[in-house]
Amino acid sequence: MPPPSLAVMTAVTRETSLGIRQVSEETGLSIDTLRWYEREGLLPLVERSADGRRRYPPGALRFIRLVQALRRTGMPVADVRRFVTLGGGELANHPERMALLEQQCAQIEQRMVELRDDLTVVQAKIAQYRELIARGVDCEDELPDDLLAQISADPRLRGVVPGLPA
Amino acid sequence: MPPPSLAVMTAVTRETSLGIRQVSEETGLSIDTLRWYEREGLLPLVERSADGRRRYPPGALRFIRLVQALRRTGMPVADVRRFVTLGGGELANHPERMALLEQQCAQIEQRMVELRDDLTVVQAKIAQYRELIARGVDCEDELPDDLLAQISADPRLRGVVPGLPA
DNA sequence: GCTTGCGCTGGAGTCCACTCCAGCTCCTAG
DNA sequence: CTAGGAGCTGGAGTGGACTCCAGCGCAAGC
Repeated sequence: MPPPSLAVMTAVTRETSLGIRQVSEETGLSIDTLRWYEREGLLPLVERSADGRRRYPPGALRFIRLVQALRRTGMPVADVRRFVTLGGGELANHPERMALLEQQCAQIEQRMVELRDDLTVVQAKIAQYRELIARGVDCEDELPDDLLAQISADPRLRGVVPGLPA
Repeated sequence: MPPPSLAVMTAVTRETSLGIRQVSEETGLSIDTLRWYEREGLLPLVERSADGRRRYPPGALRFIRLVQALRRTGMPVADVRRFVTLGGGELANHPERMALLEQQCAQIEQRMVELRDDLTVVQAKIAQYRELIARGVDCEDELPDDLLAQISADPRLRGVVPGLPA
């Protein structure tokens, strides 16, 4: 049996498949980036319409979103490619693909912890500014209390740091 | 009164201040990066020992950690510089510095949401592989159910997709 | 039939954030 | 006194991920 004509395929997918512009708007990836991803082997399943333009069926769109999730969460392009080229739906590859994703999950969770910690650091600094402003104090307190104590305890250093109690 | 001699300063800070190597190990930033940050105006308060080597007092170290938090959470180097050059402990600048940090906090929170969403996407895909493996199924299910239904409903497309019920 | 707009291709260019290097100085150990 | 090691400087180089561009084709509207 010959494959169904392109015309038939088109008839079926026209309504659901998207042009590159629409995908770009839908995903936030630039048109250039979509084309570049494809060249780089990150999007293997892009169809073409009769006149050679890209058509993205919904499956492709969802795949793009997965790729996007991987990229946004810091997976390097090379690793995404690895994941993608492992594709083709062969059962034998499923474990490795899964392993890659699980690894990425671990990365993400680690990243989330780091992010939380960094957020705490920034918030602490904000609190400090709030305090300084409230007290109308100019100086940064980059000097820790213990060093300040040390300095004021040392008569040779009297006057090094302004604003210390004599 | 003349400023206290460098020797005296050194005597006080020797024990608490760190060399560049130690700071590198402490923070995970490479030695080159530390120097580069300094050149780029991200670390304005680096002291030098008598022979011209960098000495990082604890205040500097904590400042570096703040810079690191900002960088890791995605603040561009240029913005960190802006934040830093606003420094010097002048009261007038505190509001703007605070504003920058608050903006960054917002970014971080947004990023955390995005990260959670992306994690969900990846986890969903993992679940799907688990399912496919469990069922011993080869194919990706890149085709959504509705499209599958549409295809199997269309007699012209019988046979396009393998494994569909006739 | 011509212009306008969208898309295509291959290749070059850009941006950011480091990273590496040559050639120097200083200090310490043997 | 010399050999090795750590740091210093200014500048060049790198890697990753896009981003831009010239030159072309097709299709629709005037």
